[in-house]
Amino acid sequence: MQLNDKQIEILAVAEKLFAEKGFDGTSVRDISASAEINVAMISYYFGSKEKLLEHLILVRVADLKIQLETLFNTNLHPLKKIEKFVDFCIQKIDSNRHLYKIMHFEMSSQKRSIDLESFHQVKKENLAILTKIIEDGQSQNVFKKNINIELITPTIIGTYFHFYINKNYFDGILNFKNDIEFDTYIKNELTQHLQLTIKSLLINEN
Amino acid sequence: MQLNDKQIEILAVAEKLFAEKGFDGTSVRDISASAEINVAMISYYFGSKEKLLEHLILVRVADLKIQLETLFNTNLHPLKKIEKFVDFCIQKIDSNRHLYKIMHFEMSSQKRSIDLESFHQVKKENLAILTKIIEDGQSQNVFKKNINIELITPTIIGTYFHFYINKNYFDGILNFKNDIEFDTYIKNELTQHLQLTIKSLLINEN
DNA sequence: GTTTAAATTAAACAAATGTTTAATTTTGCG
DNA sequence: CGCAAAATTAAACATTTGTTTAATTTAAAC
Repeated sequence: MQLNDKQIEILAVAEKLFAEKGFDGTSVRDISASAEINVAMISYYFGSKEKLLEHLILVRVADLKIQLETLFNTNLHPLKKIEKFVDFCIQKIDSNRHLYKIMHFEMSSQKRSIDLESFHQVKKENLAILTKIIEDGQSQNVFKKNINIELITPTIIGTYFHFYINKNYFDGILNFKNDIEFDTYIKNELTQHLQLTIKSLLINEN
Repeated sequence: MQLNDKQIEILAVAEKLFAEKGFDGTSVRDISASAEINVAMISYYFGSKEKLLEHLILVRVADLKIQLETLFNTNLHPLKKIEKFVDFCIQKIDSNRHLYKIMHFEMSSQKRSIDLESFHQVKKENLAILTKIIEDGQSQNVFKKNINIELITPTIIGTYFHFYINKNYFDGILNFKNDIEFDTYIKNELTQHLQLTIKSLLINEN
C-alpha cells in the first residue's frame, strides 16, 4: 500500500489518540483537529473510521517484522541468547507502545472483529525462534527439560505491559519523579528482572 | 453504600458489557436493554453513566479486600508460601476478570480520571505481605538476597492477563477446543508455570 | 492556457448519544 | 382506604457521532 504524507500524518495522529483515549473514545473530529485536516479527509482517504484503524494496524504490524533470525545462528551461549531475546522483546514493544495498547484493547473487544492474522503470524515467528534457542540450550545441557515454552513470551510481554499500564501506581511506590525515570527503570531494572527470571526458570532444576 | 436488587443487577450487567465492549463502546441503552430496565433508571439510581462506573469500581474493589494475612502467619515453608501466593493472585484476578479488564482500560485512558486510590491500596497491602514472606525466606537462607520484590506481582498478574487478553492467539497455538479447556489451562499449566518461575527466581543464585 | 483529475472544503445528513422532563404506576404506612 | 414517597415509564432534549454531498481549489498533463 502506498501512503502519501497526509495519510501518514493522519495515521500517526490516530495512533496517538487511540492509545490515549481508545478507539471509541476518539472521534473523527478529534483526529481531524489534531492532524489539522478536514473531517471529510478521513473518509476520503480511508473510507471510514474503522477502516482507518485497519490500515493503521496493517501498516504498523508490517513494520514489526523481525530481525531475530540472526540471533539463533550466532555462536552465543544459550543464556546470552536468552538475555538478548528478552532485551529484544522489551525494546520492540517499548518502541511500539501505542500500537500494542490499541491492539490490547481491540483484541479483547467483542465489538469489532479486526484481522489479527498478520499480528499472530509475527508472534508465531518469534515463538519459533525462541523454541529453537531453548531446544539448542537443552541439547547442550544448559537448560533443563520440560519447559513450557509458550508461556515464556507472555511472561516477558505481560510483565512489561502490566508495569506500563499501571504507571500511576508504580510512580507512587517507586517514587519516579518524571517519565524519564520511569522509562529508565524499564530499560534497566525491569529488563534485568525479566532476564534473570527467564534464565532462572530455564536452568533451575527442582 | 446500600444497594437494592435493581442497582446490583444494573452494576452486574454494566460490568459485563464494559468488559466486553469498553466503557465508551457501551451505551446506556445497551445497559438498560440487557438489564431490562428503562434508560432513565441509570440516571435515577447513579446520576450518570460515569458515576455508574465509579460506583461499580468502588463496590467491586471493596470486595477485593484480602484474606492474605493468614498466609504469612502460618508455619509453611517459604517456598510453599510463594506457591500459595501465586495461586491466590491468579484465583483472585481470575474471578474478577471483568473488573480487572475494565480497570486496565480505564487506568490507561487519559479520558477519565476515576479514583484508583482504594485499588492501589489493595495492591500495596498485597505487596506488603509478599515482602514479609520473602524477607522471611531470606532470613532462613531459602531465598537469595537482592530480589526486586516490586516486580514479582507484575510478573504474575501481567502473565495471566497477557494470556487472557490474547485468548484467540493461544486458542490457535495450544488447540483449545472450548472455553473450559482454556480455563483449565490457566488453573493448571499457567499457575504451575508462574509458581515455578517465581520460585526459581527467588532461590537461584547465579 | 485549457483540461482533467485529485485534493480540500463547509455544510448537511441521519443516527446515536447521555440526560432530563413530566406523567404514571407501584409501594409502604397510618 | 388514602396518601406520600419511591419507582418506573415514554417522550423529548440538546449534543455528538460517522458519513456524505456538492461546490471549490489545487495540481498535473497536454
